[in-house]
Amino acid sequence: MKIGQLSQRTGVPTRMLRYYEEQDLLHPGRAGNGYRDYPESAVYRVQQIRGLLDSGLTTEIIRRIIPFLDKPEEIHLHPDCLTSELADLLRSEAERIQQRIDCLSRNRDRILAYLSAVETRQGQA
Amino acid sequence: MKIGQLSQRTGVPTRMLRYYEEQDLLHPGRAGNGYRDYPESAVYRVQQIRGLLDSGLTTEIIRRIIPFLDKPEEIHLHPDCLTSELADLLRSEAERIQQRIDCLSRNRDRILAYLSAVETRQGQA
DNA sequence: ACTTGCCTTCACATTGATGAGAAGGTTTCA
DNA sequence: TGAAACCTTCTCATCAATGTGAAGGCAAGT
Repeated sequence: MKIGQLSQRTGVPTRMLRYYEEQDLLHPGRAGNGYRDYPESAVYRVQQIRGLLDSGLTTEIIRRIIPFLDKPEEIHLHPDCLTSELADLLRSEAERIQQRIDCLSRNRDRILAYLSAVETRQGQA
Repeated sequence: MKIGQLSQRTGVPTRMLRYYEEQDLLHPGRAGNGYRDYPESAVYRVQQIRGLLDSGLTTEIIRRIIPFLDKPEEIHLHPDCLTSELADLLRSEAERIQQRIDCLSRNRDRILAYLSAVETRQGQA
C-alpha cells in the first residue's frame, strides 16, 4: 500500500506518516521506485499510534513500548533479551498509563454525573 | 496560600501556575500587595489540571469542562444555563475521554500480558 | 507527448506546553 | 540597614507535534 492510500484509510496526513517513520514508529518497505510500501497491518498500527498520541504519550514512549504491543501471543523478544531494566520500564509505563486512565475515568464520571443531575432536575421541572 | 507554597505542595512550577491562570484554569485572589492568594482547594484543582493535561487534553478543553468537574452535589449552573449545545459539548467530550480510556486500557493490558507471558516462560525455564 | 495526480526530499512556520532569566517590589529576620 | 527569600511582570527560548509549500521524479489516462 502506498502512503496516500494509508493516509486516506486512517485519516492521518501523509506528512504525519513520514514523521512517524522518522520517529521510528513505522518502518515501511520501499518499492523499486523509492515509494514507501506499507503492509495491511499498518492501518491498525497507525490508529494505535494516533490513539496513544492523543492520550498524551510522546513518540519516544510509544517507540519504546510499541514492540510489545502487537500480539501477546507472539513474544517478540527472547525472554533473555528482556533485561530487568526493560521490564521495569514496561511496568512503570503500565503504571503511568493506569494513572491516566484513573484520572480520565474520574472526570468522565463527573461529566456524566453532572449531565444526569441536570436532566433529572429538568425532567422534574 | 501564596504561589510558592502551592508550587511546593503540587510539584508544579510557579511558571506553570501563572500559565494556567492565563489560560483561565485558575482564578486566585490577590492580597493587598499584589501577591496571588490561592484557596486550599487549589491544591486539588492543580492536580486535576495536571492529570488532564498529561492525559492529552488541551487547556482549552479543560477550561470548558472544568466548571462541571468539581462536586457533583453542587450544580454550578442553573439548568436554564445549560444550553443544548453545552450539553452536547459535554457529552461529546465524555465520549472522547472514553475513547482515550479504551485506547489506554487496551495498551496497558498488552504490556501486562507481555510481561506475564515472559515471566511465566522464565519461571518454566 | 501531455496532463494530472501521486510520490520523493527538504525546509520553513506555527501552536501548545514549558523552561529560564531579567528587573524590580515585598517580607522577614538578624 | 542589609541580606535572603519570596513575590511581581515581561520577554525570549525550547521541544514535540503539526501545517504547508517548493522543486522535482514517477505513473496512468487520453
